[in-house]
Amino acid sequence: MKIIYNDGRVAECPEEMELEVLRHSAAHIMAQAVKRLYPGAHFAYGPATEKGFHYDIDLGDVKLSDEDLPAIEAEMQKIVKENLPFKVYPLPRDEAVKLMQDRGEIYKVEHIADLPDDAQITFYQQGDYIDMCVGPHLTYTKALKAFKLTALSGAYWKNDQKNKMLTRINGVAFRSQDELKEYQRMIEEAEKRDHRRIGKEMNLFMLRDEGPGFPFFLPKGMALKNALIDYWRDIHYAADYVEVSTPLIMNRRLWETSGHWDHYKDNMYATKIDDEDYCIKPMNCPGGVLVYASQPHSYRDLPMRVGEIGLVHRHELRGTLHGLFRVRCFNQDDAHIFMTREQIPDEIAGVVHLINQVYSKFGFDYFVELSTRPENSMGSDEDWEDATNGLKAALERLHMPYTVNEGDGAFYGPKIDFHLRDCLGRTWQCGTIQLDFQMPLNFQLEYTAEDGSKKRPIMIHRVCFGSIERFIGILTEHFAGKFPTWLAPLQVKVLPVSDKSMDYARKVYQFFKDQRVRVELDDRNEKIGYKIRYARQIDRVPYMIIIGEKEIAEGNISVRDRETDQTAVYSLADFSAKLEKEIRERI
RNA sequence: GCUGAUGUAGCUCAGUCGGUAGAGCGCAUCCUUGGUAAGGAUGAGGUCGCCGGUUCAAAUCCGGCCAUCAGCUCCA
Repeated sequence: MKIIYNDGRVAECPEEMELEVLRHSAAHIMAQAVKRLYPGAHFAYGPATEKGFHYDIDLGDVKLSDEDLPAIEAEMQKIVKENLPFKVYPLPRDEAVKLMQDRGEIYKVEHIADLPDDAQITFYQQGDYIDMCVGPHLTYTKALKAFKLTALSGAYWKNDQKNKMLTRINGVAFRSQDELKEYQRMIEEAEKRDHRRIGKEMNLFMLRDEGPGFPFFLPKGMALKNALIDYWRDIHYAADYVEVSTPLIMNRRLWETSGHWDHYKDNMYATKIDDEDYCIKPMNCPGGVLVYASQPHSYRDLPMRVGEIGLVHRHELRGTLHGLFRVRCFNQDDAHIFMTREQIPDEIAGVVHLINQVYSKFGFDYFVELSTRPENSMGSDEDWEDATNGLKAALERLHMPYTVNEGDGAFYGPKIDFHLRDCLGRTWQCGTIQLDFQMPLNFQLEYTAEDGSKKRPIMIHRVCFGSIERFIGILTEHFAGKFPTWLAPLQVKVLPVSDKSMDYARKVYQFFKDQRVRVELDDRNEKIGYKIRYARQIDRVPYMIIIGEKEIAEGNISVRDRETDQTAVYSLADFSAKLEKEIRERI
C-alpha cells in the first residue's frame, strides 16, 4: 500500500501504520461525501481512532439521523470508485487562513490559530475536497477497500462541554472485506460477553426504572460479591489492615470541614433531619478521619491501615450510567492509611504491590495514569508538589510505566489510577491511590512524635477493586460469566436423571450444602440433556453432578467439568476434597 | 446535562394503511421416567414506559416527561 506524506513524498506504508492511514483517509473521503450531500457542512476534527475513524461536523440546521448513513456510505463508495488521487501542498499561514475562510471552514481557521507560529501547514486534496491535514494519506481513493459507517453521535468542539455540540459520524475501515467481516464477528462475540446481558441471564443483578443507577444484587450476584469480599478481607488481613464501618449519612458540618461541600456538592445527595442538613456520603474518607481522630495516636501506631467496604452514593449525570460500570451507588473497597512523611514511599509501594497482586490473580491487563492538580482544588502549591513527586517517585522506584493526566486529580490530592479494559475495548478506572495532605489539615489530625511533639500525619486514600460493582462487571466480561470456582455464584449443580434417582440426588445436594458449597438441585421434570444445557448455558456452573441409577448402584457420583466438558466418576469424599482445595486456593 | 436511536408478556422480538394485541423461550398443570446441548399436551401471563393532545377510534400520529442503548462531557 502506497501513501503520500505531507512533503509530497510517495512511499510504501510501514505495516504498523496501514490501518491508521486507511482510517484517516476514510475520514477525508467521508467528509467529501458529506460535503457533496450537504454543501453547508463545515468540518472540525476527523481523526483515525483506535477502532475506526470519525469526523466531527457542523451541519448547521440539518439534523442527521441513522437513516441518512447509507446515503453517505453510498456516496463514499462512489468517490472510491472515481479513484481520485490524493494531492498535497503546503501554504504559508496567511494563505492557509484565507483558503479556509473562503471555503467557510471556520473550525479549521480556529485550528490554525491554535498552531504554533512556525508550524508547517499542509493541505490534502482529493477531487474538489480540500482538508488541512498533516497526513499521510492514501495515494488514490480506490485503496479504501473495506469500510462501514457505524453510528451517529454528538461531540463537543475541542472536547469541551462549553463549546458547540457537533455531529460526529463514526465508521470503521479495514484492509480487506475479510477483516471487516472478522471485526463484525468480534463485535457480536463481545456483545455476548456484555456484563449487562450475562448479569441478566445468570440473575446476578438488576436495574429498575424506580432506581436508575442503583443496582439490585440478586441472590446469585450477592454470593459472588460476598466471595469477592471474603478474598479482599483475606489479603488485607495479611497486609496488616484493620477494618471499620462508618455511617452513610452525616451532618453537613462534616462535609464542610472535609471540603466536599465546597468541591463536590453537585454530586451529593442531601437530606434534612431534625431541621439540619445531612449528606449521604459520596466518599468514605471523612468517616475514616473521624475514626482516626477519635483517639490520640503515637508515632508507634503508624502506619495505620484502616480498611472499609463503604457504600457511597453519587449523583452522576444520567447520560453516563452504564450497567454496573457506572452507577450512582457503589461499594468502594476503601482504605485510609495514616502515616509519617518518611513512610510515604514504602506505603505507596505497598499499595501498588497489593493492587498488582489482585489484578494479576485475575489475569487482567491494566495501565497506570498519574493525575495531577485539578483547577477546583484545595491546599498549597508546595503540598501538591510534594505529593505529586511522592507518587512519581514511587512509580519510578517500582519501574512502573505510566502516563500523566494533567489536572485530573482529586480535589484534595494527586492520584495514581489503574485502568482495566472491558470486552468492547473501553477502559474503566478501577484502582486508585491518592495522596492527601489536606484532609489531615482540615481535621487537625495529629500524632505524638518520638520527641514528644505533635505532628500531622499524611493520608493515603486507596482502593483495589475501585468499585466492587464495577469490578464485578469487569470480571463478568473477563470470564464471560464462567467465574472460577471459588468466585462462582453457583459452584455445583446436582442433576438427577429421573425421579428414580431423586432421593439420592437430594442426599448429594444436602452433603455439599452442609459443606457450605454453593449448590443447587435441578428437580424439574425434564430430561438430563435439557438440564445439562441449562446448567451450562445459563448457570455456567463449574461442576455438574449427574445422578442416575448407575451412580446409586455404585455409590459414587458422575461429575461433568465445565472447562473440559468431560465427565469423571468420583466418590463423594474425593470430589469434595478436590472442590475444597480448589475453593481454598482461589484460582 | 448534550447529540442520535430505542421502549409491546419474566426474556428475545413480530405487529402493514390508526379499527383496543401475537410468536418462540421461560413459568404452571398433566402425560412422559428419559443417561450428557431442547419429549409431548394444556394453561396462566400485557392499562403496548408515563402523562397529555389529535381522532368516532391510538401500541400505531403529535407534544412533554421517564428510562435504556451508542457516543460526548464527567468519573470508581
